[in-house]
Amino acid sequence: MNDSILRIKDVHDKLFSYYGPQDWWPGDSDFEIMLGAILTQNTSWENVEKAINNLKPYLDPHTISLMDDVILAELIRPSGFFNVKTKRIKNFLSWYEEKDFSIESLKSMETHSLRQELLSINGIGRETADSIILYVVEKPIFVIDAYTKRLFSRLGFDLPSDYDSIQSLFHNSLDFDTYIFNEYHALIVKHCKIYCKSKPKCTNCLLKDFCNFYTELILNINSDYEEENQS
DNA sequence: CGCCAGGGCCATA
DNA sequence: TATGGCCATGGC
Repeated sequence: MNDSILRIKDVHDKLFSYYGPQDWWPGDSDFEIMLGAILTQNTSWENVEKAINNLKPYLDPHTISLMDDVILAELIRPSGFFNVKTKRIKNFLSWYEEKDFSIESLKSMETHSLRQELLSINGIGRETADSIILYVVEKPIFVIDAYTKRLFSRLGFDLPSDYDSIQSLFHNSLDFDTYIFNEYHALIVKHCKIYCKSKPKCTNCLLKDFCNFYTELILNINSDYEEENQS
């Protein structure tokens, strides 16, 4: 697709005018957002919310970092993968403690080195690191998730296989702006939860008229129809 | 019942 | 570099 640079922005504009501003990430505090970013790894947000609710009385970094692993695992059980996530949260917190549990110290870092440090933590991958950088540290970086890959693949983009290359596509197609990146990612999540699900609901999708997936779907339905009428 | 969810690590080739 | 197994709950 040779005009993908323009179309990434077009998709944003259509989603934004359709859904309006999302004012996201679902979380009541910076620390809650950090935990949510880890807890939501390959997990539905509904299950993450149950875990967050269990954590509500303990939602500060110092308390959680001192909490026994078995206790923490039990509290976050509803989010799934609770043993690995317990380790990941603890790994993250031992790094965060070196930063004095201070958001400001994260904000004072240069984005690239902050990202490198986050990625060096066992259990923090690209999406989790970028979610923290965008939604907590509030630096411009585009979050690529399963929704993003699915939506744009279906639309007809021939996406690169690796995360950073996909991210570059978005960085090169949009104003390099925290608010835009924040809203756009939230809009993609919103749209994919309603329409571009694993089993898509294309009928009322605002993007169907220029969606490759929908176009092929219709072609297949028509060819099936013709096959049925041949006999 | 089976499928899926806002990943990431590790072993293997 | 890239593919597969693994981690696990809860909603539909």
